[in-house]
Amino acid sequence: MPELPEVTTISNQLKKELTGKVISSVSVNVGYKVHPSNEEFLKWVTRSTIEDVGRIAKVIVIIVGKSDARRYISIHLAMTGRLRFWRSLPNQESPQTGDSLVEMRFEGGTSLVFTDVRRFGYVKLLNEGELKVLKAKYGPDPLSVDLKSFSKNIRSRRTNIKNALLDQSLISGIGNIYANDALFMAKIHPKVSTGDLTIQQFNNLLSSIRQILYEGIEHRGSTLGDLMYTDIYGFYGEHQNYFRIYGKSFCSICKSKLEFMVLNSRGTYFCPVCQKEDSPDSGESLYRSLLI
DNA sequence: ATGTTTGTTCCGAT
DNA sequence: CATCGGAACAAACA
Repeated sequence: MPELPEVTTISNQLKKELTGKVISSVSVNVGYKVHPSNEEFLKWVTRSTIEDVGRIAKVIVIIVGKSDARRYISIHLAMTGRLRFWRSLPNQESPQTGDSLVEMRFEGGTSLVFTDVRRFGYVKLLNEGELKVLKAKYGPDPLSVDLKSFSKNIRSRRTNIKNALLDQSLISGIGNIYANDALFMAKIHPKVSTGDLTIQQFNNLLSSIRQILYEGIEHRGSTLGDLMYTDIYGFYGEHQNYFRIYGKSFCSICKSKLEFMVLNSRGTYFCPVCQKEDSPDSGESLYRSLLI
């Protein structure tokens, strides 16, 4: 499930637990490959100190330092990636054969284990230049972007609004679940063209996105039916209990039967009554007149 | 057996 | 060139 709220939850917890810790040893599963190579990763990370932990889009970034140099362990959880923090060494399974793909042990006896059943995620060791490249791939963060950049970026792509929200180069961190909920909250039909949205709708949409992401963070993310996502302590998120429309059958506002469609290969829920496909201000050029 | 899933990237078609 | 849809990555589940 990891979208922005889940990644933020994990990143915040890691920052609290790991900052200042020395990595005493590292192991990578024999059947797993990390960038740039397992050898390089082990060589660099072993005996390094964790300086900070942060997030770029949906990527967790652990900053490690060693003799005046610095590297960035970037971790993408994709669909099924997990990070689990242990107070004591997880003894049982050997990282060479178990589910553990990458394991870092810290002085003091704690450890961090990365697992990923479907292996869509990754662990990479980046240098300064590679981190910049990574950062450049992503659009601004929805929690800090201003309305003008948000609308300008979205409008730069001629497609439907839901597809644009999922395009990480335009705005980063929003995934399918939160996109569904944000569009419902802003009463915008997922298929509306980016160019047809008014400045008022962009304003509502950005506010909705922020509110929903903040709620998601407060609830420590969403754990779906597969129980895949947990925080680093193994606790489930709670935000699935607060979904506005994702996975629902009836509109919480007008009680209409919700509709479901596949849009750009992603499951899409919408209320045919609250989210009209026709823009209420269709035909007007308010946005353009304000910009120029 | 087929279709579905929280993400991303790449390719060929348009 | 921009964009789209589908496939791919791989696994569990209904």
